Amino acid sequence: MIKPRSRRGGGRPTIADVARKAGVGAITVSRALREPARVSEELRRQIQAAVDELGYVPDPNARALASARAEVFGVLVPSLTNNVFAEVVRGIYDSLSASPFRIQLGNTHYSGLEEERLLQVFGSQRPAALIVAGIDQTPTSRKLLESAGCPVVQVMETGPDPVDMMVGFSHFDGGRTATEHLIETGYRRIGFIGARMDPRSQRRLAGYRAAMEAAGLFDPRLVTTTPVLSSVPLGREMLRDALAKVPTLDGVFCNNDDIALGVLFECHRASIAVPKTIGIVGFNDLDMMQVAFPSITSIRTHRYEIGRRAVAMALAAIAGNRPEQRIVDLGFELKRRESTAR
Amino acid sequence: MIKPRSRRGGGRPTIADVARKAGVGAITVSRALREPARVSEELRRQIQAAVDELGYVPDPNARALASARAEVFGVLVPSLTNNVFAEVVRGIYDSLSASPFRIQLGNTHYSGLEEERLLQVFGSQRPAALIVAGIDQTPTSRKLLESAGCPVVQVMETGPDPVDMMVGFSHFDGGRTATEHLIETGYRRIGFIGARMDPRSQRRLAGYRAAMEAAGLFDPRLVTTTPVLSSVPLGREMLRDALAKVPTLDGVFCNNDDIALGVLFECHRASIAVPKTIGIVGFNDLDMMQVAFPSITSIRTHRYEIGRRAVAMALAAIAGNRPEQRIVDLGFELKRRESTAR
DNA sequence: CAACGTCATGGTAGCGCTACCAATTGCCTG
DNA sequence: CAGGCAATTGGTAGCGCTACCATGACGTTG
Repeated sequence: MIKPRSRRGGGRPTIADVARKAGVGAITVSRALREPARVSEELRRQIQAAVDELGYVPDPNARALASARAEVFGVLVPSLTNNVFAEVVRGIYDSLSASPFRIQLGNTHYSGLEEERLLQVFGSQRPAALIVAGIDQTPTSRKLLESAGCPVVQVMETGPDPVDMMVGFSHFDGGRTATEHLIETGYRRIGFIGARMDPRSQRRLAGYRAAMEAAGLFDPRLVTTTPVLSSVPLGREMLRDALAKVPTLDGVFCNNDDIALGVLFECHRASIAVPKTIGIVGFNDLDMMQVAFPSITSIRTHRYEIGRRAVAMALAAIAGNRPEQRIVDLGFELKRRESTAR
Repeated sequence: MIKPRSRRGGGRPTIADVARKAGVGAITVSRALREPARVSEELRRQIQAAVDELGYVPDPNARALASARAEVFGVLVPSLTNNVFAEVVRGIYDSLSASPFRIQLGNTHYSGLEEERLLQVFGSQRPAALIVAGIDQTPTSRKLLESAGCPVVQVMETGPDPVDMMVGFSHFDGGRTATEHLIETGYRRIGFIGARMDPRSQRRLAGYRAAMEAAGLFDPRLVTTTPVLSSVPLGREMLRDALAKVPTLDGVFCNNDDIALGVLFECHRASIAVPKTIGIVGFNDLDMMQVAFPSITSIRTHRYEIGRRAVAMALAAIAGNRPEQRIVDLGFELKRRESTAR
């Protein structure tokens, strides 16, 4: 009356089946799969044969339960559709595809509360590492990260006080560099147009302001922002708003490339000459910036590389050799193009 | 000498701790959390209090192991950065955020082999449902899907032979509609420009060809394709190639909006009048199409909705009431804009 | 009022795997 | 040649949870 197999599991082969077929103990199969070096050549071969024949695939849930560690990277980003994060995520995926680690991707929608909730969920799985976007976690989130018991990498930005590790660049410097470029090129009434205004955009704005004040050009009416999610159509509207406030506007530093593209299209529509009448600078340097007409000056950021480095650092930490450099600044580059070439 | 707790787990509260504190059996705690209706009001309250006090969070790995089902949706897409899939994924995430289900997102890089590998990995977790992009799975992948023992939804396209369920639209019809629109507007030497040429692009091309042949306008030299990943810069190059082959080209149906935008920019650069000299139609209708200058005609597809519907169908199937309609065609809309208004 | 369902609760036995601790063997050292 | 050590293998006992079955306390019914 005993039906040991078939009772619950879908009748899939287990490690015990493999062990029986190979004539070894279950633990040896486990070792052969995870630390081949510790099993003799011969047994390894037998076990591999049994695995192949049965089509055995280890159950990650059982594995996680027994070892109190899931082979999962938790990744938290504020948006899935924003090209910027998509690139970071792609870097993460590509770096992890050859490893045994799976990826658990969470979308916080730029909400601290949602981030806390997801951190709670992710933490309950005992992930191997956590990668989170930004450095402005709520106190609760920070606590959750600190007590996660795994490497943590904050990405996109650098800052003074990492939970564990950081890979990014200075958005403040990026904003300042973009603005200084406009000033140096001869623009004077330079506006800031920013949507979404998350912490990174705030810092870009701060960089803009610093540059403008240093040049004695700052005027609060030059700043146009909205909490609305950034998009190309929004860029168009915002340029209209900005021009309505300051008709003498002769340059704009845009929060990001979507906005910059919208601004460019609106200039075309309103027959405003770019770069002659208005100069435009974007942020992130999506690949369309270089083929736009005119091509758009932008701050190139290394998003894919941020993803790769974050994984590399986490992997190193998991392997036991934490990188000596806990904060990695990947910088950015000003790409001068036609939109500011006058 | 017995240290039952603290031995392995990080000392987190378990269901047994909650049960002890609430003065009930562990199984009752389990039930209170999963099927509250089956536990009396009073015990439910006591248990909730204990849960809150201890900060208990169920271990999803243990849960998955014991119940032979993980609360995970496996999602397989060919690209993470392509806006089209990002929207579908966003729809999936938004629909699932209020549920207990986690999401396991895989990137197949348009590779059948990679899809098989990921399906193997995902399957080993016994997911609650699988959502995969496309209908052209390899025989191996199809077998894996069929034997996954969970609801499966194929998204993006509709076709005659679903593994289980399908949500999408006809890319062939989309391609034909776009091309017919150009023909009706009076364009004659209409090119097809397509990058990446995955199965969906192939079907759009087939739709283009059908429309052109029906009008007696088809000419193989009008078709320009490449296996390279689609991008805006690539659109620019491909228009150049197309014009080099057929200088009399007077219209283009583009594989997707990135290409269309690149084509538009190249027209500006080469001083080709749009829509007068060349008409342009894109595919997907990203939001920038309506603000481009001139605005670009495109085939609007319901990507976010595809994600939502896929989840809704999977959830229904999990709950035991499979939708009577296994194939859902969400259609598309031709958005006529300035780029074909002559 | 005996027989029977229903509801609420609990005990037991795993799910499939790995941490921990032997046990065995062969070889090296003094 | 005793003692020690590394290399290889295995047994046992869980990891934290839930499926399954059992138990008792209530009605409900004929």
